[in-house]
Amino acid sequence: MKALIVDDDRTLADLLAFTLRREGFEPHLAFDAPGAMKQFHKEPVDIVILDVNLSGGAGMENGFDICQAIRLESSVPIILLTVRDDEADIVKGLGLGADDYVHKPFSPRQLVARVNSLIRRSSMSTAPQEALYTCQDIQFDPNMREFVKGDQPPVLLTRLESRLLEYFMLNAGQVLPSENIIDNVWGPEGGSTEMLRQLVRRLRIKIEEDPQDPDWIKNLGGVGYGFNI
Amino acid sequence: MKALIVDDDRTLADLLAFTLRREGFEPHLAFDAPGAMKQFHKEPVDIVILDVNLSGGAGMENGFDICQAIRLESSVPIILLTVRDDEADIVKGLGLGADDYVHKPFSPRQLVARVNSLIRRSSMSTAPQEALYTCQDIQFDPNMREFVKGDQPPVLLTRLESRLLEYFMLNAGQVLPSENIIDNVWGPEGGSTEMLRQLVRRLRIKIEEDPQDPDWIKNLGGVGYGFNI
DNA sequence: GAATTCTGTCACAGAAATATCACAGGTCTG
DNA sequence: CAGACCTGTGATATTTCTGTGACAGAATTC
Repeated sequence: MKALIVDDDRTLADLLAFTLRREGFEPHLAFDAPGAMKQFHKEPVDIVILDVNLSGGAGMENGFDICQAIRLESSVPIILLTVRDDEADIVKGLGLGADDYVHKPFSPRQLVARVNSLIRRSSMSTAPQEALYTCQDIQFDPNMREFVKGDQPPVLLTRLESRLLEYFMLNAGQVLPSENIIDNVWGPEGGSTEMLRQLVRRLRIKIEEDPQDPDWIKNLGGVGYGFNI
Repeated sequence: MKALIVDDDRTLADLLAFTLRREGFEPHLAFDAPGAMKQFHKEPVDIVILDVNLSGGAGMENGFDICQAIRLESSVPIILLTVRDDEADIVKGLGLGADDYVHKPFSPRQLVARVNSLIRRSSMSTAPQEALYTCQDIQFDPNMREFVKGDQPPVLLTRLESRLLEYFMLNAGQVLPSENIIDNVWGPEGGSTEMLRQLVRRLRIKIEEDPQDPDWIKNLGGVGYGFNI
């Protein structure tokens, strides 16, 4: 998996490269718009991580230009990095073809979760029959409903457990309101918070090292659950 | 859930319709390319099941044309039906925007599984996250309900604290009458000045350097509170 | 048809969040 | 100066949320 990192802050770029390399990616770096496009043309990548606040070059909005340029040539997923909380920025970025955005400062863990999630999504449309979710050292095959952690023997999940985990992994690193989860597991009609609690409990028992102190499925009081936060 | 079935083999189309109807779908049938596009325009569907080997009409490759035409107009998931196991066919179909394919003969059960899987996927992708509030050296993520000051470790806020802070940061630099704040935190019905006082107190403890002499949340005698004044 | 697995429901306990009460000090006003 | 009012503070009830265990019917498998 090749990742193109575009950021004029070399420290941050290096940190990103380090993090992604540890996750098995092959990071390519660029520090300005020309460099980014050059790298991009040299070799196809699987994902682009783009800082919108590139200071060098033609202008403040350089990042958006790169986003647009890349999108015109390819459908590779693009993640924007931004410090600004300006709604307009986000809307603009998504309008120009970005697929997701992450605010600085971010935890490397969260970024990796987003990256994996996006790659999965983009690769699903081209290779539908072998959807396989991977996150750190766990792996999940929704077709077989088989969950594997590290080198431990695979665990079979039930139908509902599988749907819940798939939804979690597809939206890793985010807080998911209970209603959304319920809608996606049971559909808009069925389901209740009580059923969700029980399902989460059963899933935790199967995938967590210590269900009492879960690593993967965290609860956010009054809102819902989050995976890998 | 509406499904558009496009197949010139009426027996097979009926079987598909029967199967899907039993699964709770509302099947719409078309037997050739013009009929398919007409149906498609008449009413939006949730999934398209498309036989690539339509014999009638302009040519052998009719199915692909429909696939392309639909994909140009909509992102509705498309499943291709094919008897050929020719790799090239599959690649072509996926290249034209199909999301999955099933070989004939297939078990109705398998098809339904694929259909459900695709619908699930297409409806699962959650909209990317929302706002992040920044002010000087503090940052607040209302989604995670995480408050960060400088490089200190993040502080988790409760539901109400989060709503209050969000309202404050949204209206930073202004004097906010107590009634307005209460309306925004508890809604027009609930809430009282006493509850607001307590909430302000708890929030101050979490975000102020010195809660006794607050920097951020100031009180304006007899009126209400102001953030960052 | 029997056995097993899966799923929904209930009951309960501990924790967290929130509401309520009581009081002290300050400010303003008559 | 006395009293009303406002604000901050501490302590304490009450509610809500979450995890847990147990159990019965449904679904599935054998």
